[in-house]
Amino acid sequence: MGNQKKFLQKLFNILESKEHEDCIQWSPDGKSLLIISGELFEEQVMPSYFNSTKISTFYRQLSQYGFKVKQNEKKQKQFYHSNFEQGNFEKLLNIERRQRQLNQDYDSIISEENKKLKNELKLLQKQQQVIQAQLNIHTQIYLLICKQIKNVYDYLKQDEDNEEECRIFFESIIQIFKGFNHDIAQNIFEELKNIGGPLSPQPSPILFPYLKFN
Amino acid sequence: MGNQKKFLQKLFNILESKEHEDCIQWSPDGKSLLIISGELFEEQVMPSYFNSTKISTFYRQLSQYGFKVKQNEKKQKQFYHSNFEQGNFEKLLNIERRQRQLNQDYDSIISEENKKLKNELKLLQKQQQVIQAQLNIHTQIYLLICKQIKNVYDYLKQDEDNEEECRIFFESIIQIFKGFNHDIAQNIFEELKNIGGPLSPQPSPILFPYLKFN
DNA sequence: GGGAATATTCCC
DNA sequence: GGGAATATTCCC
Repeated sequence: MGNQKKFLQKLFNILESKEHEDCIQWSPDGKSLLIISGELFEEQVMPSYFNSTKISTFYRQLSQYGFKVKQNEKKQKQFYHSNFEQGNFEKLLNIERRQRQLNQDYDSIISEENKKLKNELKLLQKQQQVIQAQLNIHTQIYLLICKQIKNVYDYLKQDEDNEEECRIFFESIIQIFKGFNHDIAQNIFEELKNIGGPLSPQPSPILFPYLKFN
Repeated sequence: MGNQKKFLQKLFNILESKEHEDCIQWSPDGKSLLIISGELFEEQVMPSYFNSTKISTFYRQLSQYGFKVKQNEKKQKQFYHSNFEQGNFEKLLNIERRQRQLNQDYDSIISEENKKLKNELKLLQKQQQVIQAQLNIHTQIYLLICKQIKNVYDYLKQDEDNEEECRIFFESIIQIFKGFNHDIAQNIFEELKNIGGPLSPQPSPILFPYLKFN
């Protein structure tokens, strides 16, 4: 079987065999391991069990498997793990080695951010559609208003007796759209020119928000 | 100094020292390394230079540093790398070890996606601001048109002789906004009611896109 | 003590 | 041959 966590098995064997009790052994309650002598451990155990000679490597491994360390009253290092206890080999198999934390975290942070961004994007796109639709409605309305102004005027003009009414209509419209911002509404000015009424006497340009036909 | 790529230096030393030419040596052109005998290499070189005894570990390392392998005409393995050549220690320093590919790639894919999303988002937000500004202008315009209609009517009404003009004005306005969609423009209908002219005789409701004042 | 680079092993 | 897990080393 593809058993790859040899460290834990070696560790367990060292302790259970009691061959190296002068440097490492189970704590009295059997729930942690006690380093009796680091020097002896480096001399006797490290070379035969591991590819390293430094006990720091051993400590690093313990830490990577989630062991916690405490100094006991005799100033000995005492490592413990909830799934690590004397005589219990089965439990040992539950111990997981830590994956490289950083990438893991980084990935999930970025993924998280990605999700948020995608959601924002969707929301914004929906909003945009709504606003755009509103804008389109306004555009339609402008076109309609403009057409209607022309239609009404043309209708009045059909009858030659309506000259006075035409004048009133024209001037009324001018009054209504007087003072509108020029940039926005210069098109209506041209439209009013086209319907042929007398041009407005007042100096301020006649302005109406009107979108150009193509 | 914190030099951590010991593998390359060991490899270079082994070759330059020529101590192990019976199992490993530079190729004649000095641009690649030749495995003369894997067995001898495992026996003589691996134990003293590396923490492993298997030549497969050595090959794995070469591959991780980007070396490519070929079988030469003598069926010997020949490893080469553009920055690896006899006598050139400086070049050696340019060789990079491969990072764990998967995470790296995944990270950069996600990061890339993130950048794109952020750009899209910015663009969309700008667009939205522009559209929103346009929309606001339209709203202002509506309010203005409505005010002006009322103003003109009130102005005409000041003089009691203008009754006829008032009628023409009112009916013209009704004509202009006749047929506008009810949902959009029902407010103008009420506004026209307020200015007190005769109600339009035609059955279709008078409709104008007009936003309510608060 | 643990993050990160490198080395080794295992496996497809 | 190279992906991925594990082990070792280096370093803060």
